[in-house]
Amino acid sequence: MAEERRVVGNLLALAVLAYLTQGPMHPYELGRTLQHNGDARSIKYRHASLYMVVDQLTRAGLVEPTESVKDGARPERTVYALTEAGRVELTAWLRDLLGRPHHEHPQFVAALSLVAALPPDDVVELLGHRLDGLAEQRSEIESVIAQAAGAGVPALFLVEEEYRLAVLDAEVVFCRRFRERIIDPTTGWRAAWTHDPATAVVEVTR
Amino acid sequence: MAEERRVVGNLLALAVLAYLTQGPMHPYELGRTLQHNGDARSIKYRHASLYMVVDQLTRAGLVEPTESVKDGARPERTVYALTEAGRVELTAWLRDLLGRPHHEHPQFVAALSLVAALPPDDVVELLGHRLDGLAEQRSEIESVIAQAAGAGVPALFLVEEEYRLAVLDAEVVFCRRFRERIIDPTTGWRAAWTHDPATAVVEVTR
DNA sequence: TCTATCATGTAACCAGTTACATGATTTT
DNA sequence: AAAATCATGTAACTGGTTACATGATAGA
Repeated sequence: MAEERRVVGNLLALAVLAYLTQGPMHPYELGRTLQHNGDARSIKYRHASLYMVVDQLTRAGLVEPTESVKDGARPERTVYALTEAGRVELTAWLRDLLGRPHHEHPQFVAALSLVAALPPDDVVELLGHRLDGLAEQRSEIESVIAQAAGAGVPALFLVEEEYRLAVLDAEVVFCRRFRERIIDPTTGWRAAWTHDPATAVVEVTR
Repeated sequence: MAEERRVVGNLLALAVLAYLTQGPMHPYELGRTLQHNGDARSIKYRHASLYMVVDQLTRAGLVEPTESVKDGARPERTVYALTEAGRVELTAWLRDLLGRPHHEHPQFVAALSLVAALPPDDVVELLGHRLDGLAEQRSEIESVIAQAAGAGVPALFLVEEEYRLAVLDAEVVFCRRFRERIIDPTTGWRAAWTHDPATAVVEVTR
C-alpha cells in the first residue's frame, strides 16, 4: 500500500492533469489559469517548467497532443488532452496525497535542528522578528480569503488557505513558547547552550 | 533586507557548515554524524549529495580541504575545515531562516487546492485515513523524544521535534473540521462540489 | 512610429539523484 | 574461505531553473 513512485513527480503535473479534466488546453493557457486562479500560491510554478512537465506527461502517456491551433497571427500552439491513463493517475495521485501524510523537510525545521549554533540572545531576538513576519503573512492570507469570498468563490476552493492559517497559528504558538523557554532560567535551556565547543551544535550521543 | 540568494542553497550545506564549527571532518564522517545524531530527520540526506555539497562549498570558499589522511588500510580521505567566510555564511543563513518565515510548497497544500477533483465522499474517507496516519506519526515522534531524553539529550536539541508535534496537531484539528464541514449539509460545501464539468476543479473567476 | 509588454517557446546550464565500483571488515 | 556488509567515493543521468529569442499587440 505504500511508496508508489509517481511516473511524473512534479506537482505542477498534478495541476495540469486536474485542469485538463475541464477540456484540452495548450501550455500557456494552463500557466495562465494557474496564476489567475491562485493555485500558483500552492504549487511552485515556473513558466519553463510547465513545458517540461507537459513533455514528461506526454512521454508517460498521461496526456496527448491533439491539434495545433493557429489563432490569428500568433505562433502556433499545441493543445493537449487528458488520456484515460491520465485520469486514472490524477485520482490515484490525489488520493495518495490526501489519504496519508508524507514526510517533508521544511526549512524552518532544518534551522531549528541547528539552532544551538547561534547565541541564545540572538535567537530570542530573531524569534521576535519571525513572529512579526508571521503576523504579516497571516493578514495577507486573510485578505486573499476575503477578496475571493467577496468575488463569490465558494469556501471549498479556499480550503488550502484555511490550512495555511491553521499551521501558521500553530507556529506562532510554538515560537512564543520557545522564546519563553529560552528566557526562563528554570528550564535549563540556557545551560544547554554553553558555547563549549566540545558539546555545542552536535549532540553526538543522540 | 530581503531575498539574499545563498551561494549554496542546499540545506545539507547548512548542516555541514554547522558541524564543521566543531573541527575539521571528512565527508563520510559528516554523513555519519548527520544520521547518528538524528538531523537526517530534518534535512534530506542522500549520501552522494554530500560530496556534491562539499564540493560546492569548496568552490564558494566557505570550506577548504586541509589534509588527506590515510587511516589504516582505508582509502584516503580528504578532511575539510570551515573558513572564516564559511562561519559568516553559517550565521547569516541561520539567522535568515529563523528570523523570518519563507514561503514553501508542501504537498498537502497542493492536494487541497485541487481537492474538488475527487468526489466528496471519497475525500471524507481519505481524511479519515490521513488522521490515522497522523496519529501514527505523532507516536513515532513522541518515542523519538522519549528515547533521546532518556539518553540525556537536553531538550534544546529536540526542539525541532516539538515543532513537528505542534504542526501535526494543528493538521489534525484542520482535518477533523474539514471532514465535518463536508458532511454538514448547512455549509453548502457539498453544493459547491457539483460535478458539473463547467465549474469543477477550476474556479476561474478567482 | 517607437517602446514596452504580452505571448510563446527553446536552449544551456547546474543541482541532485540513482546506480556503479572497489577495497576492508565482519559473519558464517 | 565465502558471503555479506561497511566504508568511501565516482560517474552518468535527469529534472528544473535561468536566461535567451522572437513575433504581436498596445500605449505614448
